[in-house]
Amino acid sequence: MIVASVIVDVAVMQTDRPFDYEVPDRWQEVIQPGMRVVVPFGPRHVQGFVLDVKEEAEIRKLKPIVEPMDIVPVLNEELLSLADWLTAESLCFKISALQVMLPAAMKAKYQKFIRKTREQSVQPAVESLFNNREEIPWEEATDAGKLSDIRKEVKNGTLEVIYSVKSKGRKKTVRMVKCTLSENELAEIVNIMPKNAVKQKEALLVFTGRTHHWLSLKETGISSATAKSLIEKGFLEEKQEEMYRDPLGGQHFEPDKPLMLTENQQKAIRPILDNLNAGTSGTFLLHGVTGSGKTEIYLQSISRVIEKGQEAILLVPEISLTPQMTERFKRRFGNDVAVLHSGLSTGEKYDEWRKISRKEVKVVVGARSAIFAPFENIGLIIIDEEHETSYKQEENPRYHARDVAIQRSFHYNCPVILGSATPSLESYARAKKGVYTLLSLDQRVNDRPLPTVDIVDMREELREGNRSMFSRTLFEKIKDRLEKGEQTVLFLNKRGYSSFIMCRDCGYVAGCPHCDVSMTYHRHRHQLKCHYCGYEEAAPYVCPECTSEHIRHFGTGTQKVEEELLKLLPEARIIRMDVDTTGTKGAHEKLLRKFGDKEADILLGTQMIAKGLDFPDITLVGVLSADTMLHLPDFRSSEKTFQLLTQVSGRAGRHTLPGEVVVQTYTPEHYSIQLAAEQNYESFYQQEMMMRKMGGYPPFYFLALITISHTEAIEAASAANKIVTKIKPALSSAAVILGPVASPIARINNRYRWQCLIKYKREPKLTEILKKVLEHYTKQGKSNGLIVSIDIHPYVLM
DNA sequence: AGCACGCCGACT
DNA sequence: GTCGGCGTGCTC
Repeated sequence: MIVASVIVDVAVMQTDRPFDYEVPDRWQEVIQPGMRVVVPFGPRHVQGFVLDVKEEAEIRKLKPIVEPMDIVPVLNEELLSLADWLTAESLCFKISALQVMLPAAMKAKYQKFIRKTREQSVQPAVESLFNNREEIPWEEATDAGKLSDIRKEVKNGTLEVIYSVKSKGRKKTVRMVKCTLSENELAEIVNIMPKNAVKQKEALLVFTGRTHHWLSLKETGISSATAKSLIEKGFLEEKQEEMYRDPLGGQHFEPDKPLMLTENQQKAIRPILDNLNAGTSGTFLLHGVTGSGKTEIYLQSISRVIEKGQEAILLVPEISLTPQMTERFKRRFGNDVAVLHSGLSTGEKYDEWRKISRKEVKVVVGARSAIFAPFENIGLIIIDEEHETSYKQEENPRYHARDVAIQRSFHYNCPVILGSATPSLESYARAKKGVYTLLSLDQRVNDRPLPTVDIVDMREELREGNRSMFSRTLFEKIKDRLEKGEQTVLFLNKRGYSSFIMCRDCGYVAGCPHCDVSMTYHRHRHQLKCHYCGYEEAAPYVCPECTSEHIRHFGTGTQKVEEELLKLLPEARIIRMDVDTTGTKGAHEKLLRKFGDKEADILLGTQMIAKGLDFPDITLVGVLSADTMLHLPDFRSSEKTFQLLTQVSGRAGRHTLPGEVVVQTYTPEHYSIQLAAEQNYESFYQQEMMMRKMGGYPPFYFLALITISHTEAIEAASAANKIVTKIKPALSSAAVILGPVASPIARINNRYRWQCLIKYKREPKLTEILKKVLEHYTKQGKSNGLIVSIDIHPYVLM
């Protein structure tokens, strides 16, 4: 017997192993590892992934596979073994590892129906539900309170429950029609048709001179009713043809030519090309200051890869996947590029994925999950802005795209390029140790000078009576740019500055009733929303604690900055970019285009404007408060501040006009601010490495974070204690366990959260130990409402 | 996760 | 006596 071993789509510990199924004779030539199948699982049907096809089963009684969901495997052998690696590395369920590799459109959609087995009588009460339909949704019956009646009928065999499994996404199709008649027949039939069949005659005449040609129904202009009757008469034939959705709206891209590389760029690209020619794996860290032409190096390296007949993946942070970037790749590589990012609809992502899978493209440009692009001959993987934290997925499987990239490069013996102006300490340290090859681009293309940076001490401003959010220096410079017709970018570090509601009399802050966080104020709807659990409520007009009316929204949101700016400079044309103004599809691009067309003087925004902005007339960048994230309880806060300031400063003076940057801060002496102003990465690295060494943080130690949550605080705390006592003796003496302590966010969604942080250098047995912990606490009966989650190499410690 | 099976309180 | 509550255990 042919047997398939299948991972089923049930993400719990108990089912996190393969189940064997019989492969029915009719599928024996079809079913292969890497395919999705529908299998019976208990009383229902679920989606599953075939891992293996074999001759013998582990157990005797096997159920047969219901049907395959794919014609060809959706995961190749390499991706299947990558899923093994991912499962082991991130301690996730196998099914999660498999699913993360595919577009959301390929996740299963489950529906439950009830159907009458024969025309036999069912109780009138049930009969009435059907209302002449063949089958009705399960929910419809249970909502009507007929559950017990239905159970009875099912037992009698007069009703059956149908479990349907479908893919979520659909291929887009067009209706094609063809005239089956010869030219002569067509003319004849038009003649003998009844006079009143005007539409049908018209329709047939469309095919004059092109019978037996497939035409899209839409093109012919024939209505679907007309088509239907002509098909019934046998004059037309129809079919559905698959087509791709076009996220770029038919845009045409003018092809461009590779640019001449500077001496600096040539020196940097040489080792990469050598490596490509040799066909060996290896990781390069391309450290290039902003504006040093990293992208051109990417483009030319990829060109080489395509020449070799291989494929390339370029990852960019979600936020910088701007039309500008896409355009550059489309112009260089034309239709050989697939683009994958969150701006696409589920269907569009599905289409891009299929283009990749069918090898219709050579290059993928995409955000984090594009690292799983189903290529089979990868020649190069590039991660741009490698320091970006968005490359780490914060839900299961908790993977870092950088690690996946390197893992895949081992399989394909291809190089990986990590590019950044401000590399993560981890990567830079590895480059210094020789684990990665360091390539430096320390000059801007055309030797444009870096912008001058002014650090303004906001405490000083306050002391001198300036209570506005603009320092005098910044304000003067903005005014100056307005007069000269040059552009300004104002950057607000929104994290730590979310607008919340506070009572000025008693200090009450509106918090989420289910989580220990303050809620964010949304002005347009006068609503408060919790970003952790999604809870929403109307914002109060009086303080619920002291009934004072002096309750208002606090913190400097972009809206507030805009208001104040308009008060001070009424003539300024401002574009505000934040979650509120970029919510709709394409809004992001539209606003940027507007700014690029000089329809505004000032661009005001959050993180999202820190990257990729490249307009010639930006000569001033203002950072309204540089240190908001500096005081977060996060060992990476200095690094993030340095990166952000460097990044933002890079927006100014990229072309002929020189740029200026004003950085406002309450802690001007902080090294991350000072050194960002000097654009001195090397010194920052040295200084920050010292801090990390003292604190015992990466890159000197690895981290693993265990979070334990329960609806009762005591339960969470005691379980956390137990876990620590269990783990401690199993680790070497070099490992450090911090905690257990209550999480910085002590409660989310009414669950109390405790955590412990493990710092370690070399613990070969760690994942095994942690897996045991997970297994222990997910065993039913033992878990008793406890949820344990483990994040290896965490980025968010809350 | 679902779902069935099974064993105890309030109803026709 | 039965309906239905949710504890326990299984799914090839």
